[in-house]
Amino acid sequence: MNNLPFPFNLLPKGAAKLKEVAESSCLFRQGDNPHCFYFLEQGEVRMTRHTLAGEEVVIHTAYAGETFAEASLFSDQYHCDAFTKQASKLWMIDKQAVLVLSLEDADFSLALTARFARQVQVLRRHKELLAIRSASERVYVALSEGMLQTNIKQFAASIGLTHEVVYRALSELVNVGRVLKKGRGRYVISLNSI
Amino acid sequence: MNNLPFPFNLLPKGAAKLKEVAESSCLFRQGDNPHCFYFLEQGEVRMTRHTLAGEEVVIHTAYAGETFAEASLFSDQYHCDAFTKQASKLWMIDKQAVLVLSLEDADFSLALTARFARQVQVLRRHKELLAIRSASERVYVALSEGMLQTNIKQFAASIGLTHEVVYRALSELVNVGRVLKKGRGRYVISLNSI
DNA sequence: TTAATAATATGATTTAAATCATATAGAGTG
DNA sequence: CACTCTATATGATTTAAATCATATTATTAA
Repeated sequence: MNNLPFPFNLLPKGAAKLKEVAESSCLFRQGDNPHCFYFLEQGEVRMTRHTLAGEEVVIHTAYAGETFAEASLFSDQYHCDAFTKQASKLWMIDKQAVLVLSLEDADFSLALTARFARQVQVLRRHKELLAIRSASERVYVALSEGMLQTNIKQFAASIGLTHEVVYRALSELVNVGRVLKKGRGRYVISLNSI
Repeated sequence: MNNLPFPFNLLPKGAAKLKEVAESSCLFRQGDNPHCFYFLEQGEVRMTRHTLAGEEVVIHTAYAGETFAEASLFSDQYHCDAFTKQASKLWMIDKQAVLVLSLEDADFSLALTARFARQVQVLRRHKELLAIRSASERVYVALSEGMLQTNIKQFAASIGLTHEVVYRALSELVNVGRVLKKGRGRYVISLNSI
């Protein structure tokens, strides 16, 4: 039907609608009745909540290729506000359609469960990564988990470090032989370090 | 049937078995064929993986009250090693029983999905919390999210800071009126700070 | 082809969290 | 009650990441 990630691509035609919005558009607000969750094809979406004292707290930032607000499937209100940080292209996935197919099709339901279970696994691993205090060690582990996909600046941001620190950590890791420099901005774990 | 968290308490009698193990016991190893996942009633379990270069990396630490290794439901091998860090009391939840009930009972299946979806939500929020660099701000947000449950030391550990820094951050937050000290080790968000 | 731009990279300095040290208050125990 | 142990709390010092600055290289745009 479309290029939604599995198993959402199994949904009936019409269950997902494309939406293109400018920067700083509101997608939903805390308390709104949720009729859909989202797949972000392009752009960036920031979700925030307000504390008791009224301060705004970012609780999640979604990047291209991610689904978000899935918990709204099981809730009668959104628990946060969502605004685009960049102009974005999104698929609105109809909540009711997902729930209906889940009840009708046990395989779909199980695939959905598997998707969330794997996400839990990835997030736990990432949390543990962020708990590593030493920049060098964090960079090394992130590298060994294949997180250097696009470029160093993005890599640095994804592991909660500044790019300068990451560059330095990489060059230190290269010096001690734990990492190999394959080229400008290209680094891999050194297997000779064993 | 038992005190497993919903929806695992709906499983048929015998689907979960209690296991009590000493510190440093191995629960499973990477590559083992998984026949169960776990609910940790007491103790602490550390999951690790080995990098290509052979180094051990902690990918998750489970504490009392948590389930872990759920992704093994959808995998034919464990993807990590699991060892107890403390003597532990665990429920081994039979994987097959969960899958069977999921296929038989759509409500159970959806409840399972909901459980994972909510966990994803919590983990994302926690990840965003850990991304807050300023100790004061991190402590403030964590406090406003109700994460100070037991004591300051545990609270500090759960938000990736040393307890000294947290004590200092709290006293500073009290000074500027954003937090109220209700007693020794008892702090709450100040609603007058608005 | 050249100019503009962004990523890579490293040096110098600042800053804030970690660490080490020490004191005090409760909680629990014999 | 005295004693131990742990959490709370704060002071002093160290350390490492952030920040600021500045090249250099590669990519993109004119």
